[in-house]
Amino acid sequence: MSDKTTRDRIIEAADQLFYQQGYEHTSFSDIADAVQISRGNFYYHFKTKDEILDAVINLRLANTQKMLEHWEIQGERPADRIRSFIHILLANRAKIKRYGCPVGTLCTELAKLNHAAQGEANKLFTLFRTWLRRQFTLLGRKDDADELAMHLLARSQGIATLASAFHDEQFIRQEVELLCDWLEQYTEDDARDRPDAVKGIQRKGRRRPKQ
Amino acid sequence: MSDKTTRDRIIEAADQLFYQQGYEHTSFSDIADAVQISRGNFYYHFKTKDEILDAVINLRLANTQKMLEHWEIQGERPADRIRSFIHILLANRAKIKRYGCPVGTLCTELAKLNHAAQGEANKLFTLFRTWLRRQFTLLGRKDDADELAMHLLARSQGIATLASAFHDEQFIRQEVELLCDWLEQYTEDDARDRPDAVKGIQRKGRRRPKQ
DNA sequence: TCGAGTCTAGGTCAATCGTCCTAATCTGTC
DNA sequence: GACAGATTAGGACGATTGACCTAGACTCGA
Repeated sequence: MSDKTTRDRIIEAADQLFYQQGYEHTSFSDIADAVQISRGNFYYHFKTKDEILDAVINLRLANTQKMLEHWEIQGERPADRIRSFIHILLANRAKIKRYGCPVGTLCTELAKLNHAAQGEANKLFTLFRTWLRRQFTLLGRKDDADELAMHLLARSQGIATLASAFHDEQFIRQEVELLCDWLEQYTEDDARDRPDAVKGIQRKGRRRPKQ
Repeated sequence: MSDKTTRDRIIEAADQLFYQQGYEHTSFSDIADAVQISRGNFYYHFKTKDEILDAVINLRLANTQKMLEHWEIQGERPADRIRSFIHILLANRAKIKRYGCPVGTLCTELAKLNHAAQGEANKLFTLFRTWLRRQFTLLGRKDDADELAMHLLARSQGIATLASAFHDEQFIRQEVELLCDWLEQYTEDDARDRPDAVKGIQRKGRRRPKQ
């Protein structure tokens, strides 16, 4: 931990603080205090606040990329990979309850500030969108892969927003289950090459409900 | 317009600015400039910034309450009322694209600031939640009325967040259609006393998909 | 040992923030 | 017209912000 460069420690502290308090509400002093360096030292590493924001976004982009690639290696079946995405909500439920989704809340804030880094922050969404689209394409949903990706993204965002507003972790669990049910209907085509798949009759009727 | 009291004009200007720029990013000067009064005059009407926020939230609560009551009078069938709710997304799509959902973004911001008015702002969500729950109960979904209400709220929030991030109005239309489809499956019980209802066979299968 | 480059500490700067005060002006009543 | 209360204008306050500067300390190869 302490062998990291000061610059990296600043970025990580800023990352946490931006998530927990918001970008605008986090001052130079806040970050400096967290890293336990002087405000002056700060300026040596970052000339402006925007520069820190860029660095934080780039860090998040890199980490997200890494996570998605990891899922692509680990889970060979697209449905499992999408399930991994859905399960972030569960894994991070405690933080989501307190601070919402790191991606959504940042993009929302920067949109209100009309900040120059809006585009960069939105790349985080695009990263997920593109990745999910690819998974749905692999599931044989070439034509509506992007719609499905956006739908899933939106559902996740809404869950995070409400879980945070109502401080309700149970709601996350409840909605994650619904999302997994929703996903099931698109995995049946995929199940052909998976003999151990449970193909219950009860699911037959609600396959592709118009979507 | 000009016969309104200065206080009301302040509240309305603050309401708009808080929505467009966010609460913290809106200063006394911003509001004073918008209303075209001096900053000093401002203090005569509101002692602190928190007081303005409270007033704005109360205004929104009152307006929302009025809207919901109006829907309850106008549309006698619960399904139509819920459809009215869903259609806010369409009616306000231009503003949502630019600024997101007024309720969601405010609650998210106040949560990050750990602001005292968090609870008050969340009442806006509770207002919708309770109202939707009542409508679903009237639809005969007594047992899961709250789950359905929360699910619909979450979907709406997610749509607003992504439409704003991607500056995509078409996405709103697309998802609203999905929401209406989703709603259909719960309106069939209700359709018994409505002979003109279209009860297609194709919808039979996907009725109550586990939810 | 030296010195160039890297890093850090602490202070200064103008601008802006929310807050507050006072004097002037408006409005309606007697 | 005189007076009281409501309303307004404009400035001033202490604090904090992001930005910036400079002097000193560290590091490491020559």
